[in-house]
Amino acid sequence: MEEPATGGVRRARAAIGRAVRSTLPGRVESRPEPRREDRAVPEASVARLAVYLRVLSQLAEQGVVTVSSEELATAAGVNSANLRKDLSHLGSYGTRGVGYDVAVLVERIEGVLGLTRRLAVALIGVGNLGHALAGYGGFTTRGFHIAALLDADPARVGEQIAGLVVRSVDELPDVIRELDIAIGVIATPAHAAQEVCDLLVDCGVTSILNFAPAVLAVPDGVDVRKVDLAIELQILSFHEQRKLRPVGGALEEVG
Amino acid sequence: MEEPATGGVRRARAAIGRAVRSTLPGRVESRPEPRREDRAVPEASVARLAVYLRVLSQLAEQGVVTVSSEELATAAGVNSANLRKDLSHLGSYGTRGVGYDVAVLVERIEGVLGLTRRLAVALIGVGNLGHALAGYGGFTTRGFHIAALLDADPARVGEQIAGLVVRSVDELPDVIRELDIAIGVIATPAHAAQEVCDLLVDCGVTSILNFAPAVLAVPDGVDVRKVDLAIELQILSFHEQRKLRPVGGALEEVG
DNA sequence: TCGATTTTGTGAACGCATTCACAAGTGGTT
DNA sequence: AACCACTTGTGAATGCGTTCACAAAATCGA
Repeated sequence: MEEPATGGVRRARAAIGRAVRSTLPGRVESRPEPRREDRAVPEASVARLAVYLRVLSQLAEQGVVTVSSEELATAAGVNSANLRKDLSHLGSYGTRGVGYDVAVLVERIEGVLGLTRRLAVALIGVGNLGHALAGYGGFTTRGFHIAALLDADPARVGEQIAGLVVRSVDELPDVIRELDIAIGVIATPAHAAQEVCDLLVDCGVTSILNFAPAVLAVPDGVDVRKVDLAIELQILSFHEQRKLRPVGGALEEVG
Repeated sequence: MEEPATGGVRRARAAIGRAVRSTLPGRVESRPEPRREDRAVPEASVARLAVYLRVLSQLAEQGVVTVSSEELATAAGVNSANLRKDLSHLGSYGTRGVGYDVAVLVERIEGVLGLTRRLAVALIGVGNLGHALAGYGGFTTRGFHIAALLDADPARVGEQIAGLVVRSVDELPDVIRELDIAIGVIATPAHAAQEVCDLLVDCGVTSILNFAPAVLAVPDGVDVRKVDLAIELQILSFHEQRKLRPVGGALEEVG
C-alpha cells in the first residue's frame, strides 16, 4: 500500500486481498476516465428515485396527472430543490409553470432503475427471517420475483414455501444458471454468510442483499447492500440517549 | 456503499414545513479542547460504530486483547483513517504504537450508543414480516428486548408469539406506559403506517423503525429510520443495469 | 539513553451531496 | 400583446464526510 497519492480514486485495496465494498454511501467504481455523456446518477439520488417512484405510482392510481416538485418532494419527505436536481440527472421531463407528468415520470424512473424487466432473485437461508421474506409481497410487487429458495439444512430442503420448494444450497450453481438469477439475498446466520456470498460470486452473481449481521468481502465489481436490524436499533438508541442527556453543558437541546 | 442504507437518520421534518434545522450542534468553533465526552459524533460515524462493536465483540470472544486500526478497519470493511477518525470522536482510547484495547473499546462504544441499559421495543404489526422480527434473535442479543407485540387484526390478538401474547393496537397507549417503551417498530401494511406512527408519537415515543413502504411524517425531535426491502432491490437493479450497458459506452458518442 | 519501528490522532485537502437563489420557460388573463 | 403567477432547471454556495499525510506518542532492543 505505498503507491503515490497521485491517482484519482484509488480503491483502498484491503490488505487481505479482497476489496471490501461496504454498503454505505455507495459509489460505483469511477475510473479516472474522461467524462462523457454523464449518465452517472449519484448514488444518493438513486435511493430517492425509488421513493419517488413509489409515491408517483400511488398518485397515478389516484388519477393524478401532474405533480409539482414541491408536492412530490413533500410526499417523499425531501427538499424540493433536491428532488429537482435528482430528476435533472435523468434529463428534463418537467414543464415549467406546470410540473411533471406523473405517467411520464414513472416510466422514466422505471427505465433508469432497470425495472422494465423482472430480475430473478434467489433467497438463501429460509430460517425465521428468510421465511418471512419469501412470503413478503413487497418484493414481487415491483420489478422482481423470487425464483428460488435454498437452505443448507437438510431438514428444510423439500419444504414448500410461498409456492416454491426449498432446494439445497449445494444446488446453488445449477439454480443460478437455470433460472438466470441476477440478485442473491442472504438470510443465513452470520457464520454462513461469507461462504454463501463467495458461492454466489463464483457463480457470477454481482448483486447481493445481505441480511446477515456480517461484513462481506467481495471482489471489485460486486455490489453488496446490507440490512442490519440490530444496527438500526442501535442508531436509534444513540439518539435516544442524546435526548435524555442534553449534550455537554447547556440546555441546547436537539431541535 | 450502502446504506445504509440507506442513508442515515433523517431528522424528522414537519410534514409540510421545511427548514429542518439539522439539530447538529453546528460547528462548535470552540477551542481545540475535545474535552469531555464530546457528543458531536457525526451521524455517519454512529452507523459504523455499531459495526465496529459487532466485530470487536467477536474478537473479544476469540480472546484477542489488542487490535490495530488497520486490522479492525479491514474486518469492518472501512478505511483505517476513517475508523481512527470515528474513534477519535469518542476520545482517545488507543495507544500509539500498539493499538486499541478490545475490551475498553467495546465498553466505550456501548456507552456512546447507550447500550448499557436495555431499551424496550414495541412491535406493531404481526403479519408476515412482523412475525419473523418477533422471533428474530438479532434484536434481543444486544441492548434491546421486544416487550410487546400489537396488531389491529382481532383475529391475531391473543395469539402467542415468541413468548408474548399479541395485544390490540388500541392498547398501545397503555402498553407504552406500562412497559416504558422507548422504540416503536412498525411492520404494518403501508396504509396503516402513518396512523400507527401518529399514535406512537402521541404517546411520547421518539424513536421509530419503519418497515412499511411509506414515508412517515413526524414532528421535529422524533427520529425515524426506515428499512425498505423493495428499495434495496431497486438500487441493486440500477447498478445491475449499468453493468450490462457500459454507461455512456463507446457506442454513445453523442456529444 | 538513543534510535528504530510501529501506530495513533488530526489538520488539511478533497470530493460528494444538499440547499440556495434566480434566470428562463409556461400557461392563463386581460 | 403584454403582464402575471407559477414552476422548472441549474450555477453557486455551503456543508458533510472521507482520505491523505505526517507529527506525536509508545514500545523495544541494544
